[in-house]
Amino acid sequence: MYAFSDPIRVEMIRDLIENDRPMTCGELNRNRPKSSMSHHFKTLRETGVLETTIEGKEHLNTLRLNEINEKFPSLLYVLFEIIKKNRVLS
Amino acid sequence: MYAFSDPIRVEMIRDLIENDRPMTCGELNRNRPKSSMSHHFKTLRETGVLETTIEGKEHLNTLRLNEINEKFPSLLYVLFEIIKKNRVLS
DNA sequence: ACGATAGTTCGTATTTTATCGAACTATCGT
DNA sequence: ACGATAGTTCGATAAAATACGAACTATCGT
Repeated sequence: MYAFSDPIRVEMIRDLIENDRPMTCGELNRNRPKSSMSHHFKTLRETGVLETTIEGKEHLNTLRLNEINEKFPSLLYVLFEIIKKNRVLS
Repeated sequence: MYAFSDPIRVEMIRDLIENDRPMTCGELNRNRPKSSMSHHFKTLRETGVLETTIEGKEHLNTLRLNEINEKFPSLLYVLFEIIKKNRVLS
């Protein structure tokens, strides 16, 4: 839950849901220094929201849909519905 | 979302969902000083999660189900399902 | 009117998060 | 081998949230 309490992280998750594909850290960047973004990636990884695989010099980030759905059934579906309506989460 | 990121607040919300009735601040108390609890009540009110009506010398707290469902469709339902399974949220 | 009870508000201390520059690792293309 | 690119880690600082005692408001019962 705490992972979803920061506006930047929610935007990152939104991008991942909307694009529905693994995305690099650069793609998910939010006009902030790399070290700041990296902190959020770390948080999302540690809370089990993201999975990161290294592909050459890029890091591909994927939402861990199955794991999240197991822990929080349909939470992501709910978030997706909310996001579609362009509502602000945090 | 931020309202759900504190473990104490999640417990309070869980109690309200499980009991399904207005509850006083005293009933929702978590072995913490009144001033600490009052802070959490304020947060929950300001984020629109709770509604408080004064009934004599007690304050009755109610979950704003309709408003929450309007903003976050079925989020509470999802939370309820999670809570029923005794999973930890935060 | 008084004491007890239910909560809030205020001010401050503590803890937790976030921010970000600088130095670092690793990979790619040439 | 070298420079550029993609990210991470570290360390320090700033910002935000939590914690809580003390003083306060309001209501209740006697």
